[in-house]
Formats: sequence, structure tokens, C-alpha cells
Amino acid sequence: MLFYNKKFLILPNAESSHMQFIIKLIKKNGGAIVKWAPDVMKVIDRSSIVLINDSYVDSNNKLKQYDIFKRELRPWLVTDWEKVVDYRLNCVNIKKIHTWLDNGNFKITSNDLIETISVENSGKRVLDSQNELELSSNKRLKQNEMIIDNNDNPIENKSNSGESTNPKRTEIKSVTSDTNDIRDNKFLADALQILSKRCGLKGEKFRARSYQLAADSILKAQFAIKSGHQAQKNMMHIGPSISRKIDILLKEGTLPGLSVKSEKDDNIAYFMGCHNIGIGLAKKWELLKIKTFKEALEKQPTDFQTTWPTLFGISYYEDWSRPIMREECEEHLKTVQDELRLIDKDCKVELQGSYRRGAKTCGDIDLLFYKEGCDDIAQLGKVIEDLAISLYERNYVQCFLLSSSKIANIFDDKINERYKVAGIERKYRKSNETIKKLFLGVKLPNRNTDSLKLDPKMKLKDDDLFLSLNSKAGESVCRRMDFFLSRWSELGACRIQYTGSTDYNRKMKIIAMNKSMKISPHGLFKDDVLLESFDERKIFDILNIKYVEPEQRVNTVTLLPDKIK
DNA sequence: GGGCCAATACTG
DNA sequence: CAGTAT
DNA sequence: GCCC
Repeated sequence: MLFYNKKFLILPNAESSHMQFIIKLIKKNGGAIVKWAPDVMKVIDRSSIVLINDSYVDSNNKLKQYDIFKRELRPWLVTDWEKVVDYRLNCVNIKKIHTWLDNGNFKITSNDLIETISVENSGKRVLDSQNELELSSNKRLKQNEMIIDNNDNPIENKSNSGESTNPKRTEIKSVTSDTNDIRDNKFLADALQILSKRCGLKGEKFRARSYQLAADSILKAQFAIKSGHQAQKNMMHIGPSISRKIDILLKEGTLPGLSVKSEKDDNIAYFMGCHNIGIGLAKKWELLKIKTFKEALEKQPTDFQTTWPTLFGISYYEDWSRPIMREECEEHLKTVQDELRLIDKDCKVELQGSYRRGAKTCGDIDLLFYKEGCDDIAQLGKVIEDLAISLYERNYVQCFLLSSSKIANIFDDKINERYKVAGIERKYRKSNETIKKLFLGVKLPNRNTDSLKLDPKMKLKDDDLFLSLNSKAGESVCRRMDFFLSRWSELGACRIQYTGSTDYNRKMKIIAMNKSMKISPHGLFKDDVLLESFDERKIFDILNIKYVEPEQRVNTVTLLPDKIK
């Protein structure tokens, strides 16, 4: 067992078939492959070995073609790569595997070590493990954890007599692992996630959700999964079908057709990457053999003639799928705050969404506006409308995705310009007078962005570039910003809603339902009687959920009770 | 077999 | 109402 | 696809 007790990471990715071959060699000789996933830094240590693809190593054992190397890294993992550099982990050419095997001797000399260059001098970055990394875009996949007091579950609700111990807890401990590694669970979860995505593209959203929930509970499992039966017995969201698939995955290492990519799925995914294009339109266009937005405009102009936000969705397709560093979010907040002070000095604004959950990168910027003592949404609506218009005139707001008659007055020109470029007729629709929220595209003035690379899957096709307003290298990137309003009396409920995550909110709502209550941004209700809406903590209290800070309200890997059987 | 989070805004 | 968004 |  040449590689016994050794952990290997493969970079920039381990997806090629040659890499699969090497992985098999390593495993056969007792080594462990660390999956290059968002939580990778929790798994590896200083003795871990980083194997770098030969194509990126030159004859002097230095990294070469660094740009391409970085591009091959999943974009949301670039910061983890920086940590590899910071930690000075041992990096060697992956070819060394063969040398070691040939010599029957595992040894790294200083000559073998690859020189890693420092990536960015962002000295303020903290090496904590509590980071949340998210994909951008509105249809993002998330995999994280949420902590809800486990004294709340339907079973206890039915018989809320004696205090019960949690049988699941002890059971987990008794199933402790043997030879398998808990980290191998990640492999199963990854496979299920691919299936989830695939179902999502087909529009089978509940099936997709099932796979996602199954993947999440596998990720949170405290023991190594050794069989489908074991998983089904001990965990939520794993039924007969997924149980069978787990067995196949454990035995064969893959599932039939798992890695087969379909062009159809790719096309649908391409369209759905655009704001305002959902599964319905995407499928329709795919059915019509449409491959690009250009073709869609030609063949289906009616799908655009009133929905001008779609045109901006195409125009900013790439910019809007780039992750945003949280530091940039803070700059945006400041910009908005400065302008807000001029319009209504009593109105307050704060960041919500993934920023408030402590994410290092965010998909968009969610801002919540409120004013002490003010429950008048119409009044607040006017404030954010004026605010957005001022910011538009100052060239900070680039576009609106919701409108009002007042906004239409100043913004119609830009809409018409887009229609002209798109080459289709616009059909007008009447605008509303009042506003309750706004969706915007915004840009910081002359800011040299951005260390965060665009996911190659999110590139506009060449045929669609004629509509692009995306930033070029070195230019400021357009970001999606949402304005939401809260009545003063409902601030707590609103903060819960807009802080999320979506999955956290879902579970919270299920808990409320199980107590015959309901929760919305307007508050926590029982029989339509308001129980609480102002105080975030009180809402948690009444629901009998332990209050957790936003950082812990990330999704799915939950402390809700597991299946009790 | 029915439901899978709730509420709200906007359009065809 | 169905679809897309938050 | 899973849960009730």
C-alpha cells in the first residue's frame, strides 16, 4: 500500500478520463482522493499532496499557462486555490505518480516541488473555514447547512407529552465507520446533484428537489455510507430508487449515463441563464431547434415584444453570472446610502441575502429599506423610486427590470435602443404608478474588477454578442441589485425572509405549518392572528427554534431530526 | 395518490 | 390562468 | 423521487 494514509488533490480538475485512470491507480494503492469541492479546505491538511496536471508544469517545475489553469478551476474555488498557495501545500507534477509506482517507493524531494506563485496580494483575506461560497445567478445550487433546534418535529408535535430523547442521535453514533471514509459520501452526493440538475432542466422540479435533498442529507451524514439500504434506513429523503442508485455507485463507481451530456440540456441551460427566461420558454425554443438568442429574436419576436427585461438579461448575461466579492457589496451599499441620505435622511438601508449570511461571494446585492416608525409602503416606495432615478442620472444604475410611469419617462429611450439593436418591434405596456420593489443593474464607477472569473458555461455565444453590454477586461462589471421595502413593524419578518437562505426559509415554514402557524414577510401568524413581526428573535422563539445568526442560516445540511425508523 | 414554502408583481 | 421573477 |  504505497499511498496508505495519503491524501491527494488533483488540480485544476480531475474530470478527464486520464485523470480517472490515475485516480484508480492511487486508490488501488491505498491513497485517498480529496474531491475538489467548496469545503475542501476543511478536509485537507499540511500533509496532503497536490497533484498538478502535467500540462501546467514547465521543465523547471514552475506553473505555466497560469491563466488557463485558473480558468479551469471552478470559479468559486479560486479562493481555495489561493489557500493552497498560502498554506504552501506540497504541489508535485501528477506524472510523479508513475515514478513512485515504478520505483515502489513514495518519496517527495524538494526538487519535485512545484513553485506556486502568489495569486493576488489580498492580504486581508482570512483563512477561516466558515466561508460560504455560492454560485451566482438566480437559479443557483447551494449546498450548505442550517441549524434548527432539533426539538421540533412532527412526531413530537403529535405527542408533546413526555420529553423524548432523540433516538436518531444515538443511532448515528453506533453506525460509526469502518474502512470507508465519510468523505467518500461526497462522491455519492455529487452524482445525485448531477441527476438533480438534469431533472431541473427537464422541468421535473419535484424530482429535482428530491435528488437535491438526498444529496444534502448524504453530505451531512456523520458516517460513511456503505450501502443503499443502510442509507435508506438511516436518512431522510432516500427512498427505494436512490437506494438502488447508491448501490450501483458504490459498486461500479458510476451510474449508467451519468457522465453523458446532452446538447439539449446544454441549450436549455444556456437560455435559462438569462434573466426572465425560465424553463417554459427555454424548452419551447429548444423544441424549435433554436440555439441562440439571435435565432430566438428572429423566429419568436413575440416572446420579446413586451418583455423588455429579457433584452437586458441577454445584454448583461455574462456580467450577471459573475460572483461578487462581499467587499464590493459593501461599496455598493455605501454608494446607495450616500444618495439615500440626500433623498430621505431618516430612511435606512441594509444588505440582506447571501451577504448577510456571511458569504464571501454573492450572486446579487439585496437591499432592504425601512424607516423608523414608518409603516407606509407607498411613502417608502416613492423614496426608492426617487433614489433609483437619481442613481440612474448619476450613471450608477444601468438599467431597470421593473418599471413605473416615472421611471419609464427617463428610461424608455434606453429600452427602445435595445429593441433597435435586437431588430424587433416593441409593444408598449402600461406602467404602474406605485412601486413596491425594484430590480436593477448597477455599476460602480471606474472600478478595476475582478479576480473572479466567469464560469465558461456562462459565456454568450458568438452569434449573441451583438446584444452584449457586458464589461470588457478591466472595466467595471454590471451587478444585479434588488430593492425591497419593509414596514417598520414588520422588520424582523422581512429580515428573515430576505436573509434566507431559500432552503432555510422553506424549512422554517414547514415548522410553522406543523404548529398550524404560518410565516411570511408580514410576520408570524396563527389563525390569521399576528403573533410577532418586528423582532427576529421572538419569531424564532415562538417557533421554538434556536435563534441562529445569519451565518448559520445556510441551507440544507440541517440539524432537523433525521428519519426515525 | 396528493403534495412538495408563501406571498407578490407583471405579461401573454 | 400560466409563466417568470423575487 | 420521497413522504405521509
